[in-house]
Amino acid sequence: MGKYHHGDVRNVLLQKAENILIDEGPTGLSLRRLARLTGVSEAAPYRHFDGKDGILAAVAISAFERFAQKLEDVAARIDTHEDRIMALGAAYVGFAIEHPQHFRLIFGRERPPLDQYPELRDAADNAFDVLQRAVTSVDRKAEMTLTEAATAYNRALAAWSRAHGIAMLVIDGMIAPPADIELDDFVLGLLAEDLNRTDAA
Amino acid sequence: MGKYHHGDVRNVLLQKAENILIDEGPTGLSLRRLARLTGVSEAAPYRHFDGKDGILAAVAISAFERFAQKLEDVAARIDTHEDRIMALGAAYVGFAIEHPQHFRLIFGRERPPLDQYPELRDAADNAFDVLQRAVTSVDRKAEMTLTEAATAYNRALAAWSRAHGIAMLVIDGMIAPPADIELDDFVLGLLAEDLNRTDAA
DNA sequence: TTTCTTATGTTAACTCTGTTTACATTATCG
DNA sequence: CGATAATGTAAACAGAGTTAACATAAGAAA
Repeated sequence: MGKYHHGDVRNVLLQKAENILIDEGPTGLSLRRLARLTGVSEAAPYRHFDGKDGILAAVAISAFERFAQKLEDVAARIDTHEDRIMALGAAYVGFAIEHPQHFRLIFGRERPPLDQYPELRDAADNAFDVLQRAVTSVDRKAEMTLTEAATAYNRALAAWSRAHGIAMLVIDGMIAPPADIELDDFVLGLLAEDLNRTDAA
Repeated sequence: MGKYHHGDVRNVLLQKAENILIDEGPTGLSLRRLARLTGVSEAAPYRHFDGKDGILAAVAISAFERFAQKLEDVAARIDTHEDRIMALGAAYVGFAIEHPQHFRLIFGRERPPLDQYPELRDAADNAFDVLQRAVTSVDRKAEMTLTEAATAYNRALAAWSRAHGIAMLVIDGMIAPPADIELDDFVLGLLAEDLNRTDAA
């Protein structure tokens, strides 16, 4: 009763791998268990992926794509520069909260090395390009001096850093909103902290 | 030729474990390799530590202690509130850059569960207490309304988030200073981004 | 069609890991 | 001294990633 070529092993593996990853993270994902769970021999995954890193890379690629898509959608919908940066920050943190394992996978050191997976590198580059384009597409177009441009860039990095820090600290459970505040509002409050300054240092 | 009780196995293991950890991270640390490297049987480490997590916990504890010490030193030396937050941020990121693996260990998910290692929990609590005390010890003492206090707290979280984000992005190689800027200045520039705002949103 | 090649699947092995068990030795303390 | 706890060992177990040798199915070429 040869069940050879039941057709779609690669996709099934990928799907199940992603589910396991969501529940248990990269360390909890075992190729052998995955194979057993898929009802296929323990060596079969190696016919479809370049070992464990290969599977992680495949998942990471789709994660990068969804991430980039979300950022792009948000960026396209907002007009003014400041609002766009704020909305991007919210989307960035939102993605991390909705898909913490994916977020960790694409940023953490469990991510397979980019130089060994060109498609992964492309996906990563694209995601960061989206981020950078959205952040540097200022309203007053091209009317900046060099130092102004440098300041804008620095500001973008600072915004990115804060969003990234919030994302990490929230999904690692180090910070959490007070009982009477919604998570979204909490995040927005942190992201907007710059803008509400009233007193001088 | 019984070399039983050569005296200091625990410390030797710990030291070597820390070195391996610095070079290769938690995944690269193998108890068996560690034992062989120490010249002791492969089961010996289990006499001194509660398995791999036990060793990681021990290293994490000392990491937390050094981290807290550094923050405390800095906080004690700075007078004004704003300056202190800035200096703490710099120290925070500085620690991450000097000891990236330690930083990852105490914040990442490879860290053994706090509720299984009370001393680890204590070390962690202490470190974050230092951070929080330093950040909330305002100059104009106790003369704040509730909303002022809430704002101050929010601001502290925002500062922490940014410092954490910078630390992560820098040690993961996602952001780096321009060629003509020192790393320290780069970090300080990002941390201080709030304070330099001149234009209205 | 038949045949050759490639893709896909399997089994069995190898090496490494974490961990535990049973046993041996040493140190310590009554 | 002798009993007990601490520390060491070897041997085993289960699970992991990976590879090699082999088997079969599918598709292209003749």
